[in-house]
Amino acid sequence: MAELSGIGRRREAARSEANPVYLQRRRELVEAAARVFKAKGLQGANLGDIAVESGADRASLYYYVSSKEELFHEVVREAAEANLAAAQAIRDGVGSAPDKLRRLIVSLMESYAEHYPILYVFIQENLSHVPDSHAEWTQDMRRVNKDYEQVVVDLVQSGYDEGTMRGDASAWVVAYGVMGMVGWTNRWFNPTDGAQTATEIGTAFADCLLLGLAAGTSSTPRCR
Amino acid sequence: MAELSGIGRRREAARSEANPVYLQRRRELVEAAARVFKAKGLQGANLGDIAVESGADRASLYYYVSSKEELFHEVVREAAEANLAAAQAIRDGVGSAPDKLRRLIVSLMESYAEHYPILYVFIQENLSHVPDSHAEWTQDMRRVNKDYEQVVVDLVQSGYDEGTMRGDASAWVVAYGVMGMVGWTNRWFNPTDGAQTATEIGTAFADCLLLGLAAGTSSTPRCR
DNA sequence: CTGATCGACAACAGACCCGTTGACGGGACG
DNA sequence: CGTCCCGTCAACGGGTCTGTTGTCGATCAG
Repeated sequence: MAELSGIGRRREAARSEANPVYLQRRRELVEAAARVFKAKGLQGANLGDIAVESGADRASLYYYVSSKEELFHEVVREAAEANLAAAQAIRDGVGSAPDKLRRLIVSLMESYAEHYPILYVFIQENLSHVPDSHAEWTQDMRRVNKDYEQVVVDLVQSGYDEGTMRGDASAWVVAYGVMGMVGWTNRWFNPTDGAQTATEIGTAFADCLLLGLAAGTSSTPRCR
Repeated sequence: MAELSGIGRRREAARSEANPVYLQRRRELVEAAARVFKAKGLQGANLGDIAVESGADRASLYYYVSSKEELFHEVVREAAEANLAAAQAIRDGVGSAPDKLRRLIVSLMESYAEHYPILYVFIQENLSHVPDSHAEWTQDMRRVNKDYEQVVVDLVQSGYDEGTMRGDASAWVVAYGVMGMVGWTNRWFNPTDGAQTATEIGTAFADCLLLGLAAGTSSTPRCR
């Protein structure tokens, strides 16, 4: 960490002067890496794969990034934090709890699609499996995860408190159920194949959760 | 594959004579491996970890199993197939669709707890990430996955057909939502910590899905 | 034309892990 | 006591991946 190797020095120099074409190329590499991480997972992907996907030589990658982890962190961090902020904005905004929960679900699905596959890379990589070697990043991301869970728990709890949501289950069991339903889409949803849009899926999930699947229990039937 | 090395021959011999203590030790190794796979994932776990967890020397493992993959396959296959069979039995049994769906969810959660962490190892390992190197096992497990999905889709569809379930969403979107809700528990549910039982969680999920979270839409309020 | 810098590539060293080997200790059995 | 055999262990060869090195065209400035 103290002394830099030759290529490391050149990388530092290029990065510090903020050359736009350098940053552009770097951006492309990050996006290629995101595709590979999505397809193979963090552990399964190696820099050779990413080099092929991006069309560069493996060694050339080191001119832009210092390691596979740096690539991964770059892929994930920005998306994860933006995602958390969006969720917190919905929680802290106006509306009833069920309404907020619906908006959260739909907007989350839409984010998945818009930034595909970056957010899915984050979800897919179970943080409890990553070794704590890079403590800072890992801690930050765990915090993001925890804060995100808190948003959903808060939403459900406020529904209970307001009387706009019912149920015997503790708020966090429900919250984890909601997150599971949405997060699980990383296994099957691909916004580019056009079968269903993210909005449709999010709406369907929100309907299930809020209105229920069982027929004959609702005073406001949903089928048109 | 054709010729066996020394240790391979001895392994074959020991296995063929069905020595109970040999099989018992082997069973212990498989269980230790399951814990390691749960904690680190298939790619993240190495035989050194499993050796430590089981208290044996790494090389000794090869007296019982021929490779990490064999261990993994052994951990997963039986549990996955039993799980599928249980789901199919519920689908093909008697009852209304919502009732069957509730039973499926609860029994699935209970299976997770009873065979913890083996079934979670299977869920956790996203089959789309495993290289197709071991084609037969991979294909079999993909088929199990697919059949399992089919069970849930069938259940939802039959609810639509019977008129006992309502909703605008296609059956498979709902089915994937249900599977996500339940499957996601692999990230947070640990039956040994005693905070919530599998049955409680399964019941809570079924209530959410069937009755809905939104208050004031039901003619049969659920809160006691 | 000359020299400097930038991006790319072939090749290497080190680390890690897998699967195997040959041999050792310690019971079972004659 | 001798000898077999089972489970274990230290050590090795081979493979893969990582991060680095030195170098080589291309481009641009003077």
